[in-house]
Amino acid sequence: MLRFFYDRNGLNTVEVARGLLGHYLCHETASGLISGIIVETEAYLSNNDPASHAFKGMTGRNATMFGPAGRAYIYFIYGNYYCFNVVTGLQGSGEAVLIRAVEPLSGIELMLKNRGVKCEIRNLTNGPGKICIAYGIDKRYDGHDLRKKPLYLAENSDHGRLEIKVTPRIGISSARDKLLRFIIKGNNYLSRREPIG
DNA sequence: GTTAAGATCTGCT
DNA sequence: GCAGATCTTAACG
Repeated sequence: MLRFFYDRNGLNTVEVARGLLGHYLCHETASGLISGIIVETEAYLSNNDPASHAFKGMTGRNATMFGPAGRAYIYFIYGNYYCFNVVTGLQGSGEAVLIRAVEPLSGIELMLKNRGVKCEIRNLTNGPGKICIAYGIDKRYDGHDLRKKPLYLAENSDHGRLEIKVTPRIGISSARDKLLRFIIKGNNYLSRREPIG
Protein backbone atom coordinates (compact mmCIF):
# COMPACT_ATOMS: atom_id res chain seq x y z
CA MET A 1 0.00 0.00 0.00
CA LEU A 2 1.47 3.28 -1.08
CA ARG A 3 0.86 5.73 1.73
CA PHE A 4 2.02 8.82 -0.13
CA PHE A 5 -0.51 7.98 -2.81
CA TYR A 6 -3.61 6.90 -0.90
CA ASP A 7 -3.24 9.34 1.99
CA ARG A 8 -3.66 12.08 -0.55
CA ASN A 9 -5.91 10.29 -3.02
CA GLY A 10 -3.27 10.39 -5.74
CA LEU A 11 -4.26 13.96 -6.43
CA ASN A 12 -1.26 15.54 -8.05
CA THR A 13 -0.25 13.63 -11.16
CA VAL A 14 3.28 14.99 -11.40
CA GLU A 15 3.80 14.23 -7.72
CA VAL A 16 2.60 10.67 -8.25
CA ALA A 17 4.85 10.21 -11.29
CA ARG A 18 7.87 11.19 -9.18
CA GLY A 19 6.60 9.39 -6.10
CA LEU A 20 6.08 6.01 -7.75
CA LEU A 21 9.80 5.75 -8.53
CA GLY A 22 11.51 3.27 -6.22
CA HIS A 23 8.32 1.44 -5.26
CA TYR A 24 7.14 -2.00 -6.37
CA LEU A 25 4.83 -3.25 -9.08
CA CYS A 26 3.68 -6.81 -8.28
CA HIS A 27 1.63 -9.46 -10.06
CA GLU A 28 0.69 -12.72 -8.34
CA THR A 29 0.17 -15.12 -11.22
CA ALA A 30 -0.84 -18.77 -11.17
CA SER A 31 2.81 -19.60 -11.90
CA GLY A 32 4.29 -17.39 -9.20
CA LEU A 33 5.02 -13.84 -8.07
CA ILE A 34 6.36 -11.32 -10.53
CA SER A 35 7.74 -8.10 -9.05
CA GLY A 36 10.04 -5.22 -9.83
CA ILE A 37 11.02 -1.68 -8.92
CA ILE A 38 9.48 1.19 -10.88
CA VAL A 39 12.37 3.19 -12.37
CA GLU A 40 10.77 5.28 -15.14
CA THR A 41 7.38 7.04 -15.40
CA GLU A 42 5.60 9.69 -17.45
CA ALA A 43 2.79 12.05 -16.44
CA TYR A 44 -0.19 12.69 -18.76
CA LEU A 45 -2.25 15.68 -17.71
CA SER A 46 -5.75 16.90 -18.43
CA ASN A 47 -5.07 20.56 -19.10
CA ASN A 48 -3.12 21.79 -22.08
CA ASP A 49 -1.54 18.40 -22.81
CA PRO A 50 -2.22 17.35 -26.43
CA ALA A 51 -0.15 14.17 -25.97
CA SER A 52 -2.64 12.76 -23.48
CA HIS A 53 -5.37 10.35 -24.55
CA ALA A 54 -7.74 12.47 -22.46
CA PHE A 55 -7.00 15.68 -24.37
CA LYS A 56 -10.11 15.47 -26.56
CA GLY A 57 -12.40 14.35 -23.79
CA MET A 58 -13.76 11.00 -22.77
CA THR A 59 -14.08 8.20 -25.34
CA GLY A 60 -14.70 4.49 -25.06
CA ARG A 61 -11.01 3.81 -24.99
CA ASN A 62 -9.90 6.26 -22.31
CA ALA A 63 -12.92 6.13 -19.98
CA THR A 64 -10.87 4.52 -17.21
CA MET A 65 -8.65 7.59 -17.08
CA PHE A 66 -11.64 9.59 -15.91
CA GLY A 67 -12.44 7.16 -13.09
CA PRO A 68 -11.10 7.17 -9.51
CA ALA A 69 -7.36 7.44 -8.87
CA GLY A 70 -5.41 4.30 -8.04
CA ARG A 71 -6.85 2.12 -10.76
CA ALA A 72 -5.08 0.62 -13.75
CA TYR A 73 -5.62 2.19 -17.18
CA ILE A 74 -4.52 -0.26 -19.86
CA TYR A 75 -4.69 0.42 -23.57
CA PHE A 76 -3.68 -1.40 -26.74
CA ILE A 77 -1.27 0.31 -29.12
CA TYR A 78 0.36 -0.24 -32.53
CA GLY A 79 -1.62 -3.41 -33.12
CA ASN A 80 0.57 -5.40 -30.76
CA TYR A 81 1.20 -3.99 -27.33
CA TYR A 82 -0.45 -3.03 -24.08
CA CYS A 83 0.66 -0.12 -21.92
CA PHE A 84 0.07 0.11 -18.16
CA ASN A 85 -0.90 3.36 -16.42
CA VAL A 86 -1.95 4.39 -12.92
CA VAL A 87 -4.99 6.68 -12.91
CA THR A 88 -4.42 9.87 -10.91
CA GLY A 89 -6.16 13.12 -10.06
CA LEU A 90 -9.72 13.89 -9.12
CA GLN A 91 -12.38 11.62 -10.54
CA GLY A 92 -13.45 13.07 -13.88
CA SER A 93 -10.18 14.92 -14.52
CA GLY A 94 -8.66 12.32 -16.87
CA GLU A 95 -5.05 12.11 -15.75
CA ALA A 96 -2.67 9.17 -15.47
CA VAL A 97 0.93 8.07 -15.03
CA LEU A 98 2.46 5.71 -17.60
CA ILE A 99 4.89 3.14 -16.17
CA ARG A 100 7.70 2.97 -18.74
CA ALA A 101 10.37 0.81 -17.11
CA VAL A 102 10.81 -1.56 -14.19
CA GLU A 103 13.88 -3.22 -12.62
CA PRO A 104 13.04 -6.94 -12.34
CA LEU A 105 13.24 -8.49 -8.85
CA SER A 106 11.36 -11.76 -8.51
CA GLY A 107 9.89 -14.06 -11.12
CA ILE A 108 12.61 -13.36 -13.63
CA GLU A 109 12.39 -16.87 -15.10
CA LEU A 110 8.67 -16.32 -15.53
CA MET A 111 9.21 -12.96 -17.22
CA LEU A 112 11.70 -14.49 -19.66
CA LYS A 113 9.17 -17.17 -20.47
CA ASN A 114 6.37 -14.63 -20.97
CA ARG A 115 8.51 -12.45 -23.23
CA GLY A 116 9.45 -15.41 -25.40
CA VAL A 117 12.39 -13.54 -26.89
CA LYS A 118 16.00 -14.04 -26.04
CA CYS A 119 17.28 -10.94 -24.27
CA GLU A 120 19.41 -9.63 -21.46
CA ILE A 121 17.73 -9.10 -18.11
CA ARG A 122 18.24 -5.37 -18.49
CA ASN A 123 16.07 -5.49 -21.62
CA LEU A 124 13.29 -7.55 -20.03
CA THR A 125 11.05 -4.73 -18.78
CA ASN A 126 12.64 -1.51 -20.08
CA GLY A 127 9.66 -0.26 -22.07
CA PRO A 128 5.90 0.04 -21.52
CA GLY A 129 4.98 -2.75 -23.95
CA LYS A 130 7.68 -5.03 -22.57
CA ILE A 131 6.44 -4.62 -18.99
CA CYS A 132 2.97 -5.81 -19.90
CA ILE A 133 4.24 -8.84 -21.79
CA ALA A 134 6.69 -9.82 -19.05
CA TYR A 135 4.15 -9.30 -16.27
CA GLY A 136 1.29 -10.94 -18.19
CA ILE A 137 -0.78 -7.75 -17.98
CA ASP A 138 -3.54 -7.22 -20.54
CA LYS A 139 -6.94 -5.57 -21.00
CA ARG A 140 -8.43 -7.77 -18.26
CA TYR A 141 -6.90 -5.41 -15.72
CA ASP A 142 -8.24 -2.18 -17.21
CA GLY A 143 -10.03 -0.52 -14.29
CA HIS A 144 -8.53 -2.86 -11.69
CA ASP A 145 -8.00 -1.39 -8.19
CA LEU A 146 -4.23 -1.45 -7.66
CA ARG A 147 -4.54 -1.91 -3.90
CA LYS A 148 -5.86 -5.42 -4.56
CA LYS A 149 -4.31 -8.68 -5.60
CA PRO A 150 -3.32 -10.11 -7.93
CA LEU A 151 -2.00 -6.89 -9.51
CA TYR A 152 -0.93 -4.22 -7.05
CA LEU A 153 1.50 -1.48 -6.09
CA ALA A 154 3.55 -1.99 -2.93
CA GLU A 155 5.50 0.36 -0.73
CA ASN A 156 9.29 0.17 -0.58
CA SER A 157 9.85 1.60 2.87
CA ASP A 158 13.62 1.85 2.62
CA HIS A 159 14.40 2.84 -0.92
CA GLY A 160 16.46 5.66 0.53
CA ARG A 161 16.81 9.01 -1.08
CA LEU A 162 16.53 8.72 -4.83
CA GLU A 163 18.18 10.94 -7.36
CA ILE A 164 15.43 11.75 -9.82
CA LYS A 165 15.98 13.22 -13.26
CA VAL A 166 13.33 14.95 -15.40
CA THR A 167 13.28 14.75 -19.23
CA PRO A 168 10.87 15.16 -22.16
CA ARG A 169 8.49 12.28 -22.77
CA ILE A 170 9.24 9.48 -25.26
CA GLY A 171 7.36 8.33 -28.37
CA ILE A 172 4.91 11.22 -28.67
CA SER A 173 4.53 13.65 -31.57
CA SER A 174 3.00 16.61 -29.72
CA ALA A 175 3.91 18.50 -26.55
CA ARG A 176 7.47 17.29 -26.83
CA ASP A 177 8.70 20.29 -24.91
CA LYS A 178 7.02 19.31 -21.66
CA LEU A 179 9.30 17.88 -18.99
CA LEU A 180 7.03 15.12 -17.72
CA ARG A 181 9.22 12.00 -17.82
CA PHE A 182 10.81 10.94 -14.55
CA ILE A 183 13.68 8.49 -14.15
CA ILE A 184 15.92 7.20 -11.38
CA LYS A 185 19.26 8.70 -12.30
CA GLY A 186 21.88 6.18 -13.31
CA ASN A 187 19.55 3.18 -13.14
CA ASN A 188 20.51 0.34 -15.49
CA TYR A 189 16.96 -0.64 -16.46
CA LEU A 190 15.70 2.53 -18.18
CA SER A 191 14.04 2.42 -21.60
CA ARG A 192 16.70 4.74 -23.04
CA ARG A 193 20.29 5.40 -22.15
CA GLU A 194 20.72 8.72 -20.43
CA PRO A 195 22.42 11.32 -22.59
CA ILE A 196 26.01 11.94 -21.63
CA GLY A 197 26.39 14.95 -19.38
C1' DG B 1 -17.68 2.42 -44.87
C1' DT B 2 -13.14 4.32 -45.06
C1' DT B 3 -9.00 6.28 -43.42
C1' DA B 4 -5.10 7.93 -40.77
C1' DA B 5 -2.47 7.87 -36.73
C1' DG B 6 -0.62 5.83 -32.77
C1' DA B 7 2.31 6.94 -24.95
C1' DT B 8 6.03 0.31 -29.40
C1' DC B 9 9.18 -3.60 -30.34
C1' DT B 10 12.18 -6.49 -33.02
C1' DG B 11 15.48 -7.56 -36.31
C1' DC B 12 18.53 -6.22 -39.67
C1' DT B 13 22.25 -3.05 -41.60
C1' DG C 1 20.26 3.82 -36.69
C1' DC C 2 16.09 2.56 -39.38
C1' DA C 3 12.24 0.21 -41.48
C1' DG C 4 8.48 -2.97 -41.09
C1' DA C 5 4.95 -5.40 -38.63
C1' DT C 6 0.33 -5.02 -37.05
C1' DC C 7 -4.60 -3.65 -35.74
C1' DT C 8 -7.50 -0.90 -32.69
C1' DT C 9 -9.56 3.43 -32.13
C1' DA C 10 -11.79 7.55 -33.41
C1' DA C 11 -12.97 10.93 -36.74
C1' DC C 12 -15.21 11.88 -40.95
C1' DG C 13 -18.42 11.24 -44.96
